[in-house]
Amino acid sequence: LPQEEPPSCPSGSLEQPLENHPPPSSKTDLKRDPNQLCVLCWNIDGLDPEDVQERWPSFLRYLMRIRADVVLLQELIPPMAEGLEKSSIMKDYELIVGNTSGYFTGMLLLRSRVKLLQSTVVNYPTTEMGRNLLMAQLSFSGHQLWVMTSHLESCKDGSQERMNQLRRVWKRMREAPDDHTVIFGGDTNLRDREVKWLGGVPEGISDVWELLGKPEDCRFTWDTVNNNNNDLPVRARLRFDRVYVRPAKEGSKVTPVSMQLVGQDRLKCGRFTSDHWGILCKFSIQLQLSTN
Amino acid sequence: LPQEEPPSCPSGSLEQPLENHPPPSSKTDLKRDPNQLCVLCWNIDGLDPEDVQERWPSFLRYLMRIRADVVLLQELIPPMAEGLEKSSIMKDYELIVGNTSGYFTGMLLLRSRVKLLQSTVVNYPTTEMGRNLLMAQLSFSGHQLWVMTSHLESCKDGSQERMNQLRRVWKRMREAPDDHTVIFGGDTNLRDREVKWLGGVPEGISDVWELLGKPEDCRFTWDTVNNNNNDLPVRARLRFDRVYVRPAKEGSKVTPVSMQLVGQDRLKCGRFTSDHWGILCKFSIQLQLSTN
DNA sequence: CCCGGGAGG
DNA sequence: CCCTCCCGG
Repeated sequence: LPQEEPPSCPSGSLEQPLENHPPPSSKTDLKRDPNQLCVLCWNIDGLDPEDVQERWPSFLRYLMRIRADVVLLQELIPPMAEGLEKSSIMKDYELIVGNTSGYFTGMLLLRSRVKLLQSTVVNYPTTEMGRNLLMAQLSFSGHQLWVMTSHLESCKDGSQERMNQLRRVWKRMREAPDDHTVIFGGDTNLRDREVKWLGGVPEGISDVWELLGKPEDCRFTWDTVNNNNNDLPVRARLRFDRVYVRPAKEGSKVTPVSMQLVGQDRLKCGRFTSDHWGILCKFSIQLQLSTN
Repeated sequence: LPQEEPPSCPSGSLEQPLENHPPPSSKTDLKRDPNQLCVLCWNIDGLDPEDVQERWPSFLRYLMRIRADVVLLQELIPPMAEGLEKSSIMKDYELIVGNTSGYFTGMLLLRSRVKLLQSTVVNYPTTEMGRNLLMAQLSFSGHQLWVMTSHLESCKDGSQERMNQLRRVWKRMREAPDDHTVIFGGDTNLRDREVKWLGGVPEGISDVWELLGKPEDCRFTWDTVNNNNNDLPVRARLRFDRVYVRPAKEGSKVTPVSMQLVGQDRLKCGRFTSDHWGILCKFSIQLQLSTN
């Protein structure tokens, strides 16, 4: 029996036990609020080969239950991309990936709600870990979106490179057309001091977790106090996974509505789906009345 | 017998063996070129307690022979500051220090040539190593100077903090009054990539070693190929110690004339005065004809 | 006071 | 994929 009440995008929260609740489907998609965009961002730790026989089906169940409009993934590996392509998920989702070998990012886009117009992969010129920025231009309920994901340079030693990559992400967000809402979600590996060193989040871009009042219950997305996947003998809690939004200057008005962590169901193996919690983030996107 | 012909400021280079050459003194100071400013910058490694009985007298001999107008020191420790205060050096020099405990920077100012008007210590707010910036406003042959020294955050891991400190140094140099020549010399611990990351040396400030055409013979001020003080089993050569100049915009015209390394005499103990070479830098400072 | 890697908490 | 220490090169 599930120990966790999984959130889902259609209903917001489930009132009934999982097994009695009709799962969301392509039929119910059409009834969903056209102005609520649901984004899931998750590093699913494809580099950890342990317990994949439990962790991977668990991940697919999360995807199906949550049924986000946009899923931003990090640390996919080729067998996972293939597994997604073969799974029933693909009846409803389109997959794009940032690479095809090693480990890489990807996006799942709910076909019934989101239309992919173009995608772009921008390599970081000085990454030593093969990292890049995956961007997709989407149409959603008449709104123009750019969504982006990345897995920024890892580890303490990657600090300088990571900051350079973050600068590039912010630059891309700022450069998007004025009529586009821009949402970035990814595993940033950021330490707070690094954002401080960069002079803070730039004007025009907001950290969604901060916008929502810095809720403690979704602060730490990588948390060895509560997540034993890495089997670390120490308590380390960091906010590695972050969502940034740059509102459109014309056309649409975006408002973050909620953020919650997912993946906190402990599996039978005693571990979790990933060493990162996923971030489920809901946005209200409304037609912006012209100020002209 | 000395293996090295020590440079000195009065004569520029000695033509005779050391023992036959009359040492510079307060009497000869008055005969020195009033428009040539001689600056010695040296991390004298007070943290290394080995062989101090040889290294310290050697350092004092260098000071006496060179007789620089301004000596910028890093890694002084309290016994050294006390030793200087008690030594005959103090008949001719004034000492100011950046701190009194731990290890710290200091300046020796040749009384007969340089007049100290004020000194300031600016702490780096986020240093984890107690580092600061020591600044002195001087009058020299009718020229107005600000001279500065610092020992920027050490080690590879101090990269970000070191860059922040360097930014502060450059800012202070840029902010000095237009009629002042500004000279910074210190142990910057810089890697070239860090200056590159900062966008290079800012407009209006020059790296004196670069101005002089990047002479190879004074590139590496910290050099385990030739200096065995640290007993490192590997070859590492870095340009940690740097001199920056910001010319006055009015009043005086400063031109770097020469740079050479000092401290390369091996002592009887088989080691050197410091694990850093010192930088002896000569500047020509001329009355600037007004452009008004 | 170099660098990288590995162990241990 | 935390951090610090230690070691060898």
